[in-house]
Amino acid sequence: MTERSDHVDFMRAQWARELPDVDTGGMAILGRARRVTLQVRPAIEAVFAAHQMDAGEFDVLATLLRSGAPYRLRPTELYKSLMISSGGLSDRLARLAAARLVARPAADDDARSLPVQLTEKGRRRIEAAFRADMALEAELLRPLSEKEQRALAFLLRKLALSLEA
Amino acid sequence: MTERSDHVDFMRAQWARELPDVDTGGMAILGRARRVTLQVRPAIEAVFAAHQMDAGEFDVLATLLRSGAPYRLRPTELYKSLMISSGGLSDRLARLAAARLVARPAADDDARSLPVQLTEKGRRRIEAAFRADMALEAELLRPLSEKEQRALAFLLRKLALSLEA
DNA sequence: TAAGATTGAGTCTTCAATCTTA
DNA sequence: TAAGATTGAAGACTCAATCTTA
Repeated sequence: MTERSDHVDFMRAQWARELPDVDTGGMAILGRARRVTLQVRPAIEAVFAAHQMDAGEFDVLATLLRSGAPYRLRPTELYKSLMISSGGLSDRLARLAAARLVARPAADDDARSLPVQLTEKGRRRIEAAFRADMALEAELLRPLSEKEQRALAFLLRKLALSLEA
Repeated sequence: MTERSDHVDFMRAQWARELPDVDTGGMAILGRARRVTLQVRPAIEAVFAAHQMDAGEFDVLATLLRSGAPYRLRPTELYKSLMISSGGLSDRLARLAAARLVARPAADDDARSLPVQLTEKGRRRIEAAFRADMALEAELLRPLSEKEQRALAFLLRKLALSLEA
């Protein structure tokens, strides 16, 4: 028995009235995924801000940290993984380097690229931010049971796999 | 039997190696929701572009269309529904008005706000764009069975409801 | 020639200040 | 005084052009 309606239910009801012949099933999944993403964003960004960084900087630093020691990647690896443009990454790196969270040591092999490496300051800061982020996300999901969380993760994973193909 | 790994599996494996004590379960859901949203974005924006609009303009026009005749809302109703700033909306409205897709008739009651109303040109264009968008989204979800789609929509809905509370 | 990365122009956004009407 | 909306400044992104090295 599910009495309440979420915002997507509301939108779909409006569309059903206005354009009854259109199948809005895509919105029930992709629209909700986007909506959920936007909803949790402010709380997550508040965590980042508490650790003196924004979401874009977090993504760069987190990618470096999870790559493991020596926490060093090339710009191309970074922007492809982050799904942003190479130009956008250059700006982020300039900001992070100015804050001494990353360094740009000389490359040993390919002189076209300056590697990006986490500084010790950067490593400490991103680890703290990541722990806080994961704690928050787990908290946000608490209304779902363990079983529901597993099922949701499984289905999203299947969808993600089909899109990556 | 699920052999392949998606990008989130890959990231979680890296985190498990680097920070084994951190529970990354939140990423399995919220990270994937964000990832899926980003993945489908380019294809959806291509549909919008084919209808001479960008995503921000689509959202405004679609909100007006689903509100039903006379397809008129106040700016405050629009930016709250769209989850953007009031300033951001003002710019979008200026662009849409310049393209004659919306009009700004005088308000009958509250003179502080100029209502936003879909023109006939705007109504035709957003209807076509919306139909194409829904067709694309349904297509993107085809790899999931009917049953899986229902289950995924149900769980996302439950999550959305808990976040809206 | 191609690949890696940066720069600069243009676009869209948020934030804060402001103006107008309730 | 408060609410609704717009404006202008600042920030971050994409795209295209450019520069350097492979």
